[in-house]
Amino acid sequence: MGERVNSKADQVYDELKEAILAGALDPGAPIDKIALCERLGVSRFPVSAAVSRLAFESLVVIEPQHGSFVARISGAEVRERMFIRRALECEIAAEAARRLPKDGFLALEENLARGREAVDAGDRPRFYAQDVGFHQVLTTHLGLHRSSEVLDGLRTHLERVRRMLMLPQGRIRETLAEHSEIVAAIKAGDVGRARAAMDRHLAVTAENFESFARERPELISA
Amino acid sequence: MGERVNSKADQVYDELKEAILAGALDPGAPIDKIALCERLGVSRFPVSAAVSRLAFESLVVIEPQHGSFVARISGAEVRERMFIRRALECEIAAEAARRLPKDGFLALEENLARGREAVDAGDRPRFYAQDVGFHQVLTTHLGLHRSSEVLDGLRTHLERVRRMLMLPQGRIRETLAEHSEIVAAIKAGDVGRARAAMDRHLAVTAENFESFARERPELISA
DNA sequence: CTCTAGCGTCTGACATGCCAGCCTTGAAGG
DNA sequence: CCTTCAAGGCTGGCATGTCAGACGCTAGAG
Repeated sequence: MGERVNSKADQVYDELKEAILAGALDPGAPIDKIALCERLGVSRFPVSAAVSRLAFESLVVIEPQHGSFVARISGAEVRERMFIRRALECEIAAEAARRLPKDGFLALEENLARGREAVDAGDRPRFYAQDVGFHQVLTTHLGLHRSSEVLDGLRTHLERVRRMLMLPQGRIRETLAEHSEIVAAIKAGDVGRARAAMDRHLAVTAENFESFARERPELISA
Repeated sequence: MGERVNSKADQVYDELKEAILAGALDPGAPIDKIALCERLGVSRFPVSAAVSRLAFESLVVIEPQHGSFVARISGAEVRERMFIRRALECEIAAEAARRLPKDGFLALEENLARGREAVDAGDRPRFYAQDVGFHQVLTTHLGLHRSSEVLDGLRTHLERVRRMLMLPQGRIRETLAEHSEIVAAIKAGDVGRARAAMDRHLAVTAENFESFARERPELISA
């Protein structure tokens, strides 16, 4: 969204990242740099820089003197990223119960209201945007910028599976209810309850992935 | 340590990173790329790549068309990185209490023994290496590679302040005792106790930083 | 038919040259 | 003496050319 598009390397980076996240490039697919250069009208330099950065994020794998490839999706890694996210977000929820300022609380309620609108309209993409926003409200209003960075990095990877996941329609209503419970706990200043509510919320996400992995095991590598 | 030194960019990267961590380059100091090129006998390409990667890690700040500078140390960021580390390591300790395999447990006891040797010899650098190794044993034997990556990234930044910190001599014995308590809790398979023990251990680290920040506030920026 | 050796091609790594901004500095004008 | 503005010297961003290594295909030998 608010990414810098000043440099050409950034443009290529955004373009490639979106293509990988959206699944336009299959996991394991080779990345043809020169084709990218021609299609985007830039030289190999910004493309190399962009691919290098994506390799740093583990979204692509560079095999020296051989080729660059879209990273495969490993079930173990997905589980571990969820584990990390859970550990961190639970503590963030606890921290919010301790010291979330008023304007942050208002932003949460605003987010819940917008989420309810999306649910009533059955607008899943819009609800998902609100879902992401819900978690970002916490980090932003707590001033936890580095945590936000870490979570964004995790979300980038989890986003790849989420787009395959396509939650059943009913789930978004329950997700909203889980958000409401988290907000209620934060409002009450109940640290333990906030942490537990966030934990349950993310446990459901993890279960969704597991059931998906059982249904479509061919899409998940070791 | 076990870094790839195949490419020249990696060499420059390691060189610069160590210089920043060791404090050879002061926070805020400009990075003279051409001087680096001459000193290391390489062209600007690998240097730019290395600096770019360091900027991605927030160890340097690149101001386009102006210059590259060593990142300053922000107290708020140090606290937040400790917060993240605490959240993650506590859950790792809990996970270890649940399912750490036998060889991991043996590695922990081996680490404790080596740590005790270092303490008895009053060898702080060696004890610190064991300290780092203690936490790595957990992630390695639990197969938590991504968590290890996140923690390494955090440690990289915390390392900058740790080298200034220079723990008082007595503390390393207490640190060892904290490690022992964590191992005992893991051995007992007591999830809550393991998490609490790790939490106390990292709380002490955080307190050390706070007392240092009070003593030498001029070294820590906002 | 199979295995192996050799060559061609594609890839990433690197060197070099050029360009466009910013920051400084010095000179000119008030 | 202070202010202002323009030019030059920095910087990083980008384009292009070259090199070396890895894979794959093919041809030849067994």
